[in-house]
Amino acid sequence: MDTIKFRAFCTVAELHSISKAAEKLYYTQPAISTQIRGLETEYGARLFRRNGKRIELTEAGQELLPIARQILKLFEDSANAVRRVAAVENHNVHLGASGMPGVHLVPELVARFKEKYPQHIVAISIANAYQLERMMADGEVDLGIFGRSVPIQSTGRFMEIELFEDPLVLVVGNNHPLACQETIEADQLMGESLILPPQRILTRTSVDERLKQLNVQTKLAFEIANSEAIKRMVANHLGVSIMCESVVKAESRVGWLKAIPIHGLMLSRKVYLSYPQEKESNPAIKELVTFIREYFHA
DNA sequence: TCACCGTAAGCCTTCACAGA
DNA sequence: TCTGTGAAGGCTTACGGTGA
Repeated sequence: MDTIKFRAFCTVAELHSISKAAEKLYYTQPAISTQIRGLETEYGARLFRRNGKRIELTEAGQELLPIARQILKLFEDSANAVRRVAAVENHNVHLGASGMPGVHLVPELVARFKEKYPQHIVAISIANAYQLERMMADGEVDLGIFGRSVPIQSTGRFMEIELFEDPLVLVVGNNHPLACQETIEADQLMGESLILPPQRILTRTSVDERLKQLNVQTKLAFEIANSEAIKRMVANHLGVSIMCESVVKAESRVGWLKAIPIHGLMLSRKVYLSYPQEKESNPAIKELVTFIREYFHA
C-alpha cells in the first residue's frame, strides 16, 4: 500500500523543507518533490506555498494535514492489527491423529513439543483414519499422524513421511503362563483365547491373514474396537491379544501387562506423518514437522 | 556564495502480455 | 508454467534558477 505521498506531505509540513523531509525519509529531494506534486495534481490544488527557501502550507494544505495524519495513523493501526492476527496464526497448529497414534503417541509427543516451543498453541483432533483424511483434505487440520499410508498422498499436494514401524506383539496378563517368556513362537498361540479388534480394523485383518498363513488355530474370545478395553480384559485374564507394541508400552513398563514378540509372525504397522506442502510456510507447523521427525528419528 | 527547489535525463524495477 | 519484451513508474544524479 502506497502511503509515501502522505508521509512526504506530513514530513515536509513538519520540517518546512523538502530537502530535510527527503533526508528524514531516506529519499532524495526530487523524489519528495515529485510525491508532493503528485498529491497536488490528485487534489487539484496547491498544498504548499514556496517562499524562497522556506515552504509553507497553503490553506488547502492546512486542511489536508490533520486528515493525512489520520490516514497514516489508520494505516498504521490496520497494519498492526493484521500483524497481531498473523502472529497468532503463525503460532497455531492443528494436529490430527488416527486412533492408535492419537491415543498412544500424540500426548507424549505434544508434551515434549510444548516443552521446547511453549509459544505454540497445539490443537489436537483424534478421529478415525477416514475422517482424518477428509479433515486434512478440507484444511481443518494442518497435519496428521496415521497408522497407515493415506490415499490423499497420491494427489501430490501432500507430503508423507514414514515415522517408525510399530511391531505387533502378544499381550498377556502378568499371571499368564506365557508371561515368563521373552519371545514365543507363533504356534504357541494355538488354542489361546484371543481378544481382537473387529474385522474392519487393519490390525485385525493383518493378524487373521498371517495366522491363517502360518496355520495357527486360535479361538476368538471377544471382539472389541477399543484398545483400552482390550488391555483391561487381558489384564483381567479374559484372554490374550495381539496389538502394536506402542499401545502397551505404558502398561508393560509398570508390569500390568507383558508384551512378548512373536517369532515368525513378522507383522507390524507403519506410522506416517502427512501434511499439505503449502503448510510448511507456517513457522509453527514447520517446527512441529521437524520436531516430529527428530522425535521418531525419521 | 550558499542553500534549497524544480526540471531533465537516464537507470532500474515492476507489471502486463504474448509466445513457446 | 516459464521466458522474453515493452511500457510505465519511481528513483537518482546533474544542473539551472532563485532568494537570503
